[in-house]
Amino acid sequence: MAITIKDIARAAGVSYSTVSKALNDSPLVQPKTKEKIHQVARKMGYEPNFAAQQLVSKQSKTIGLIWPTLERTAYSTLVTQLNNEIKKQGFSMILSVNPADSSLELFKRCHVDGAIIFDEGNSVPSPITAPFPVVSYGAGWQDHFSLIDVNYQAAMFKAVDYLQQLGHHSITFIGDFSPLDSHQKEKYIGFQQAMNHFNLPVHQQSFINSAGLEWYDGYQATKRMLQGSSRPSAVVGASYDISAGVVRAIRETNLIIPKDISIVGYDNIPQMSTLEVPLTSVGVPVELIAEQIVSLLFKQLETDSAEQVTKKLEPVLTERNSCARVNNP
Amino acid sequence: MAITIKDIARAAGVSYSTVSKALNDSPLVQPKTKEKIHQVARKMGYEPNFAAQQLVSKQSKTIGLIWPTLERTAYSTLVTQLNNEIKKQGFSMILSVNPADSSLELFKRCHVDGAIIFDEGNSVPSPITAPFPVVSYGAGWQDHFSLIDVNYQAAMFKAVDYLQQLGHHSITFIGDFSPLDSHQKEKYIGFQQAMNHFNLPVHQQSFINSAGLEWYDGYQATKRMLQGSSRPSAVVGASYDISAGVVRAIRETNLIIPKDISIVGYDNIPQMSTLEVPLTSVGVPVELIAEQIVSLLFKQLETDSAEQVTKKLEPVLTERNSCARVNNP
DNA sequence: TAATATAATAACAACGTTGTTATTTTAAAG
DNA sequence: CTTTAAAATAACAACGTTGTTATTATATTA
Repeated sequence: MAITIKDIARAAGVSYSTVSKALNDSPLVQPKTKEKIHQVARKMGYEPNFAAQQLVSKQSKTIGLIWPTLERTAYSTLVTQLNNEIKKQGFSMILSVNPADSSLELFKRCHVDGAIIFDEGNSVPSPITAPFPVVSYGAGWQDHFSLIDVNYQAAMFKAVDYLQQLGHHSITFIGDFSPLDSHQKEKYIGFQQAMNHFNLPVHQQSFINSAGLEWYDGYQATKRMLQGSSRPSAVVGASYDISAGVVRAIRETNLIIPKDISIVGYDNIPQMSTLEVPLTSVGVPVELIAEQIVSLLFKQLETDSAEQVTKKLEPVLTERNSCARVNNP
Repeated sequence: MAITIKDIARAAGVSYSTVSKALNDSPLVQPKTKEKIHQVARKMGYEPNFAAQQLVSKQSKTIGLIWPTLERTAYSTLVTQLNNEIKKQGFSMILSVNPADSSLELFKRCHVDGAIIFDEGNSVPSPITAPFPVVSYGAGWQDHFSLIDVNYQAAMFKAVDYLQQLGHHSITFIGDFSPLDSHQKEKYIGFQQAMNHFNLPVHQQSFINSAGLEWYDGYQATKRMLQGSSRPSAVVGASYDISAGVVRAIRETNLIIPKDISIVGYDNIPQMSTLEVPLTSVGVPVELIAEQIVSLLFKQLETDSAEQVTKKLEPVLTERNSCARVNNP
């Protein structure tokens, strides 16, 4: 049986309510007694009973994270960041890999103070609610929860803008054209609009469908592109994995990045620097995403507002070593 | 404020203790009243307070999983399986991505009934304990917790045995030779012993160091191998990712699997079937690993024994479509 | 030295459950 | 109709905390 404050009270010769106050550093108890109680508690190896604290305080100091698509490894950095960010607030994070509805059920029972959802939500038809604030990342739950989103179109605009400033005219977009993926679609549209805006030539070969998000998909798409008649001077990769494939395919063809061809990737994650060629990329830095998600969640937690906020984050371009100025005019 | 059994009692015109019994399907309450109480509870949207239940029952019906190395994606299938297996027992799983010691701290506060650790544990010097049973997967915590391990040597033996039965003599092992990775080392040794056992020729080129666990590592290692003078008739890949790289490198060289070259991969995970070529592989099926971890944990939970058990699982070979009989004698 | 203010501690209710014990209601038997 | 047994329900303590209120000990003032 675990040690309780009553055990400590008995051992220290005081009442258990005094022990409670002492351990919570209340000013209502004499420094001397406080010190003694702390000592006894430490010696007896006291661990507060979380269930009891929760029952009376109605707070668990825990945030639940719902991540049913474990396989999407792109999120793993974000998860780690979120964990840190939540820890900073003195809270703990627990993770559930179940679908949103049953995860929320679990979290209700665990009495988390708030939750974060990664799930795209396309699979759940019935409206679900939670008795605590929920922030979702990515689209899908707009009707139910607050949302942190990314301005993908702006991201592609920045990529194209940057490349045209370096003198590039012939730019190819490599991404997954699956109609189900709204993020990919937005990137596609953003690229197209940017090309039009800068009066850059757009034709069939300006868009290459990787037909998948894994890096072998980007790899194969790039091989196909390089076998074609005309080679662009720059490529925009629509995700980290796809861009990694692009890099490998290009290097295997004995072309040099960025001398022969420039690349801008999407996703502003640290891994971009550890590719064979550190990749210049656009995207919202994960630290920022994590910080925004957590701060929105805690704001809702403090103000106790059930209001549903949507916030679109602006991407930034991070220069690394994969783009060069085009010399021939 | 959430609905409690007292609210239900008032609404149904009975005492709250009767409500408690009715909701727990106790035989001490009349079926008729039971039915009525259930109806009222449902209508009022009652959700039991977990903290209160926990406080009195001393059970949380929750298992904690510690997985600090989120980046190791090979575990993700296992995590999903564990989740299912735990759900089957009527328990829930929560996940922590913090290091083992602070995760256990969190789990103590959440009052989980048991925990599973993936962490290799090479980073934690101080002995740590937990007030609940803990099962670890992979090596490292032998001194503290029960362990589910895999007989990697037997796995390699089975791979070689299978290939030699098909008539292969020239077999190459591709894996990571990092001295830090005890699993990889065991596979290496197992392969070597098996080759000796069957009197198969072993030379320098029989072992190729991928110097990494990602599939590009296996890819490059294979390319190097294929550029060499003599080509083996079969390859053993030391992990899923490495084997995936092997497959891609071989196919790009316009060799046909398994006509020109046979492959056996390590890791018996479903993804093996979805590679370009469904890969014959050795390893303990993830479902079995998950089942073993969970059943060991629950056995300890039931018997309340702090005894530290170690169990080594025997791998099996699953035939798919990557191996062929060698015709020339 | 008694009256009063203040600091320190103790006592106790509450949180929402479960399990045990006490009471009431109902049915069966004489 | 009582008396007795059984079934159904109600009452209540307990779980380990926290916060509020009541009590005691100590210091201050007249």
